[in-house]
Amino acid sequence: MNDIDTPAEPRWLSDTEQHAWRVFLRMQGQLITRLGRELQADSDLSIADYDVLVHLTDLAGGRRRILELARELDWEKSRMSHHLARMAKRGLIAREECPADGRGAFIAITPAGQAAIEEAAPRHVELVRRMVFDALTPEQVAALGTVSEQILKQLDAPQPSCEG
Amino acid sequence: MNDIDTPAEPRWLSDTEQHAWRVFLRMQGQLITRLGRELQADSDLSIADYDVLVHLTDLAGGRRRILELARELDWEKSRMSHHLARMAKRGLIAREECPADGRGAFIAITPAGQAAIEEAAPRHVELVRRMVFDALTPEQVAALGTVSEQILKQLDAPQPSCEG
DNA sequence: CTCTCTTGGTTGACACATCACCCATCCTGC
DNA sequence: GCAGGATGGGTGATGTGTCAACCAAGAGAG
Repeated sequence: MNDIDTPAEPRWLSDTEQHAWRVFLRMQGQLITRLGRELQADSDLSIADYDVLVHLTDLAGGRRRILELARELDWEKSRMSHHLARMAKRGLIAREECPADGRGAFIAITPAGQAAIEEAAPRHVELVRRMVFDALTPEQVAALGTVSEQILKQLDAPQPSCEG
Repeated sequence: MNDIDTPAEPRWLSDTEQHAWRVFLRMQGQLITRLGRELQADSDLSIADYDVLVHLTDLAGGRRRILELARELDWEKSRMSHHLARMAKRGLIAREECPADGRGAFIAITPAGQAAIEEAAPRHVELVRRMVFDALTPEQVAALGTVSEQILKQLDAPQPSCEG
């Protein structure tokens, strides 16, 4: 394919890097899994549900165009479409027509969705605190934020596919 | 359910914590998605496939009991079972009977699996380096490792369900 | 030797994510 | 006013992960 990308001697990770990487992967997987499981058990919501509902309530209007929602949450439109269909079937959100654009649709949170998120949020936040922030010093919290921002910035940067 | 867990005044996150948390979630989601996509496109492997194959090659014997593999990778046994079935169908691994335990089975990497992982690894590592480590200073790498370890340790610790 | 408990592993139903493709509706040039 | 692309959004197949339930084989206790 594009073997210009893979030099004969790849830049392998140092021991430190490899260790950091493996422990990061393990932590991230475990953490998301556990958070999702507890959220599901406590409040019958998935993390994806939670993210959508929180985002909708953060908006003053409580309604948003679908693709705009997708962009704001960094989701693919297809994922958003499938997920909103499931959420609508459960009564957490509702679709509304968009008078200005015949193709478009608004998504609005329903009273049931509102109730669900209000009930879920305190427990979820408490859980995040116990699982994550109780384990970290303020410096480590800051470092986590910085590192995450750096990586995100790197991801947004265009990939140099062949730098001389 | 268990409202002893949710005091009337939950300990909400501070602005700093909330920011760190949101950016971490976003980073982690984007990163895994992107890594998975590129690995799939380059080498026709999912991250899960990759993890299993790397783990098997790390072992001198190249074979492992199923649940042991699951424990070492922190997977649920059901997930492991489903995933191994799919990998076996693609010829990446093979099941072998266990003479010592009639119920059990060994999983062994096949030559095809070996070839797949050897071809995938350099590109994948290069990608991880570009997406993650190129963006971080050595101190930040260390911090990432430490933070991840702290959180993992917290996750392994028994959850205090009602501390007075 | 049987009765029960545990362990190793599978299965089926369902939720979720991605890819590739489709359809309808704007918008623009002419 | 209409051809053709861009945009908003849905669909279906497939792979992936979870839960709950199941089954078969070992391990002890009587």
